[in-house]
Amino acid sequence: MAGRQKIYDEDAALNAAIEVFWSHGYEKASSRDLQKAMGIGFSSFYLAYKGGKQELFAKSLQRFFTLYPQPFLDLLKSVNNPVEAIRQYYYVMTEPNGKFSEFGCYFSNTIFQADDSEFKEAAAKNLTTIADAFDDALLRAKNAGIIHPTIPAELWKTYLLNLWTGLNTTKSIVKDQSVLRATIDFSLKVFE
Amino acid sequence: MAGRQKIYDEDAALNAAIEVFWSHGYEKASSRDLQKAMGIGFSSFYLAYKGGKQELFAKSLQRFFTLYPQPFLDLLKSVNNPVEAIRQYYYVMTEPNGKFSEFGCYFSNTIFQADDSEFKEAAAKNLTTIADAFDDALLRAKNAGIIHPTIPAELWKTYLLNLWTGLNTTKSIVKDQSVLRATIDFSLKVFE
DNA sequence: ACTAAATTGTATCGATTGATACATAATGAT
DNA sequence: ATCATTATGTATCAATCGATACAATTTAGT
Repeated sequence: MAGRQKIYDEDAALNAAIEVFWSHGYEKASSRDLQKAMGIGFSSFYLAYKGGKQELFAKSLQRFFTLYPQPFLDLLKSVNNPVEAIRQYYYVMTEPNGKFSEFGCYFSNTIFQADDSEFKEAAAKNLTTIADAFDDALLRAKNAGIIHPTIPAELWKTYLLNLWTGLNTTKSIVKDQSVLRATIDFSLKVFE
Repeated sequence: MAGRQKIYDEDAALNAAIEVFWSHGYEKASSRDLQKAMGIGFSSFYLAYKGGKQELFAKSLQRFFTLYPQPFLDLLKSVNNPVEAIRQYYYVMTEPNGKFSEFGCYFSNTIFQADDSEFKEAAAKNLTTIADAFDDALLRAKNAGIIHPTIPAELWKTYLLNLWTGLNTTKSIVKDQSVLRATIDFSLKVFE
């Protein structure tokens, strides 16, 4: 192994790419925008990601899951009342100056914006993984007698998924944070 | 008033443009795609819509409302149980071979895809108008003793809006029609 | 020192984008 | 019949897209 050493930090570059994709969307994030934000040249860009923009975005989907949902899902395993934790998770969509409230859900956006069906499936899988973790935590809490859901267990995942993906759009229509949070609260009552 | 007569049908052309925008999205609907689908030449295109693609899309938003939600909102005024009508409206998002289930909600998609904030506002306004009509119909039914909602009246609009916009994404993740419909049914129970 | 391997910077490719120029064709008013 | 007015068709513009070519630069092994 010989050759010139890499100047840039691969992880930092990928994180920077996420910010560009997240704020601009896949299509509108040009390879020049990405290259500039990542702080690397065109040659390095296509050397590191031979599949170009597509490969970079596919990797950003994985990275995003590791950065944001994963820590929460780990926390969820050790939490007493999962409904409270999930509520706080959903609240981030209503925060006035947060990235989620501003740019939306990385995965939900991908399902809309990307033309590549491979991306849609990957994004859908990530969201399903999150819903599965919610499902597990809620089931444990129910079995432990901590919560007493009034919603059929076979609908939990879809119901929670729909609440989340809905907020991703609704936040752009309903600007009143208190109304959004009250709607989250009311919707989650069926799990308490 | 003199001059050559218009060959194409303006209304038909606008309807054709809607189909292109709806299926491809605003950005990916090129002016050439639109021109071809509308059956008109470039000169006619920019003569009829001096604002180009933007003006055409803005007009398509109005037209879409007239074509799809408006007839339902008119029906809703004379219906006995608005919850049943709303349920059927939401069901179109779960139909296997329907345009809504395939292409999604024209307005919700616009909120996501369009970069122009004017479009987002127009789309949001259309959705709000629909939610307002739902609100009115439900309130009348409640006052008439037909329904007995368990959800606070100040949350009706946001709750219904969130159910609709959520389905627009959830349908791409959850493919099982019966689960989607069961989720709609359960979500609407709070109005019965 | 020399060489092979790996990274980087600049220039540029062909394709597509939204939009326009301009000549031609068709119609109504006078 | 003439002319202003409106519509149409073709050719093309500048800008931007993702992606590549290729030489220059840097490093490790010998």
